[in-house]
Amino acid sequence: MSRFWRPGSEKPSASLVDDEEGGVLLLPTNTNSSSSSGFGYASLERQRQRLPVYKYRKAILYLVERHATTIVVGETGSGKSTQIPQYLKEAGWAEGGRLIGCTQPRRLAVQTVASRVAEEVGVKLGEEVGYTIRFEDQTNPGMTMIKFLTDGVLIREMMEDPLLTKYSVIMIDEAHERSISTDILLGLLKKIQRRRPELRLIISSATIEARSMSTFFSIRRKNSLPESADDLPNPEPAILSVEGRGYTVETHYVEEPVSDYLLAAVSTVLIIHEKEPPGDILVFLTGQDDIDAALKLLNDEIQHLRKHYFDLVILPLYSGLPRGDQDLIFAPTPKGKRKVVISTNIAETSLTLEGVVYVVDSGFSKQKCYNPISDIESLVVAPISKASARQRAGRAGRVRPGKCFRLYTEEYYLNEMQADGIPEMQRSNLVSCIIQLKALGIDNILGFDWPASPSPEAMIRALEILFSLGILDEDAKLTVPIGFQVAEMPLDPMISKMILSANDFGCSDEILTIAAFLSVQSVWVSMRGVKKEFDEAKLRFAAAEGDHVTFLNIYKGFHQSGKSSQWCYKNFLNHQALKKVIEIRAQLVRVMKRFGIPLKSCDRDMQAVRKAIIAGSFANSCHLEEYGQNGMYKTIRTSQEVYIHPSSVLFRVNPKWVVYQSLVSTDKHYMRNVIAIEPSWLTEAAPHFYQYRTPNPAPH
DNA sequence: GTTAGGGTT
Repeated sequence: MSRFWRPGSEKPSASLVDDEEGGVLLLPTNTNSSSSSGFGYASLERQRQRLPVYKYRKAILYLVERHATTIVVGETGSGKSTQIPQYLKEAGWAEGGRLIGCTQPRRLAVQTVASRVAEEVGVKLGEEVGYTIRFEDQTNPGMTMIKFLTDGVLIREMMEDPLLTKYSVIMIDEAHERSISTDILLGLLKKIQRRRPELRLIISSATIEARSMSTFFSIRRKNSLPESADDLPNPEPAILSVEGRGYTVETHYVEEPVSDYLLAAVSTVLIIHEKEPPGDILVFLTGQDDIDAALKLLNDEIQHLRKHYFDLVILPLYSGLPRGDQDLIFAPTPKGKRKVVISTNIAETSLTLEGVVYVVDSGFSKQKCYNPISDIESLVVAPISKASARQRAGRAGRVRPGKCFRLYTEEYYLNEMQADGIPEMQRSNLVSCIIQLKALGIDNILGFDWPASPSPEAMIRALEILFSLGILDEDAKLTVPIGFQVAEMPLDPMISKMILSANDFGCSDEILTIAAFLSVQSVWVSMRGVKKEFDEAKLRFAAAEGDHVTFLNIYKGFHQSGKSSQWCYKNFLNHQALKKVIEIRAQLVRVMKRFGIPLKSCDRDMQAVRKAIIAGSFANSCHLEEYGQNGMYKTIRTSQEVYIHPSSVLFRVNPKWVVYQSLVSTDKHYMRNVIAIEPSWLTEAAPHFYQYRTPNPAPH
């Protein structure tokens, strides 16, 4: 019989290697027992001591002991994410069953940092050192001392345990990125600190924006505590700065502003290749369009130049790229060749490319914008901040000293570029954010102490939408049970509402599948080159009712194929995305079970399915303008001009009345995930909304 | 008449 290394059992020894049954090979990794004078352990320890943060070990522990909040400013490579949690554990912060928590904005970062720390501590991942991300809990209650998790997961944990009583210290990493989740967390943690003054916070940030962070966390104690409370930490935040370990990066600017950053980027790449020693080039552009265009320009140029330019390996990089193409980016550069990666800002924070020595920075990126009056989020090309520019430049100094070529003038950088970007909270629709705060008992949204306050207009718009969905009542409190149930579901509230309404139409089974599809980016593989085949593949699943029903067809096909990746490839479907659909659906089934809502299928009654969809998306109804521009719709609520997105199965079909799931705004407002409806269903689903919103919405 | 910066529950 095989012996597995179970939690709580003895650590495996070398003799536990067992491959009798064809494949269980458990080699001990680095153990921390003193008897193991393993070379691996010693060198790991030496590596830890070489990190810049090591010098500050004592200082950090002292500040955390004495201050409620410690702000650690450190560039990448300082080792703060992996080392500080270990220092805290060594100093006893995890004693007595308490937890040291460390959040990251991204799932991948959580996993990699956690496994690195487990290795350094010399324990099996998931025991003393563990992590939790959505769909994956690698912790062992009672055993785990250091826990890594995404900000989003920590917010969810607060719904069970609002004061986060299990934690003695919480470190918020990458706080400078100011994602919505990070900002919500910062605001909530400040509140928790008032109730739990013994809780320690560490805010880890890459920029000096730390100062505004410090102002945010300083607690003025007007009715100040008596002096005797000196076992409590100082409420005034401490700031500590740790240098990074990156190599120096020489910055070059253009002398005159460039009129076309695409052309400038292409010629800069060619100049670097001609004049600079070996080393890969990373180019930052804004989006897939830009990147494809630059790729083509670069390849055209090379055709006309000398042979020596054939040494360039030019690769695109953006999140929508199929998995196989993304792997090419990480393959080592062939000998005698130079890799050129043309990327969106995915390479700024989410992915790290080894071997980059030269960075070309266009100075632009696509950024989300939100207009609370029209309730439309859009993506616009906008100038980046100084903080982003420095982050981009830093990508050139990971292996050896590098160079960064900025396609803007030094004068512009010094005098016109914003120091920091606008926090995402101030550029987004707040519906999800507000429902999370409500679920945590924060009733006064307008009076909430936000790290960066969103506009009152944006907050009011979100409250209005939640009210019209029946999630909030007239007093802006969560309704029972709908409001509380929606808050518990890990979805866009409109989608949650759709699920809860499905029960009335007897189609919860179908609606759960649709909800899962709506929660992933896109299930199609973007292939611009083979459009004809792609369109044909899509037609195999297309439903006359629209995209939501098409998803049901894809789901059925995927199941019948045995969840085959081959099948996905043949049908231009993203296998990863479909596996995620399955996971999300399973999670939703569990939530429904908890609510006591039965799963029911309506078989082929797609009218029921469409009516359930409308119960969530009735506010997104549109009517085709028959005498207007071809394919132009107008929203019923605001008479906004909108068009069906080319990825929709209803593109060019143009039914008279439609409801959309979301708007994507580029040069036009495009409706994504569209379904054809009868106008009478709208008044049926939301009489309150259509009566007071528009005097005469339906023609009949 | 034709399209997606990056994340997360």
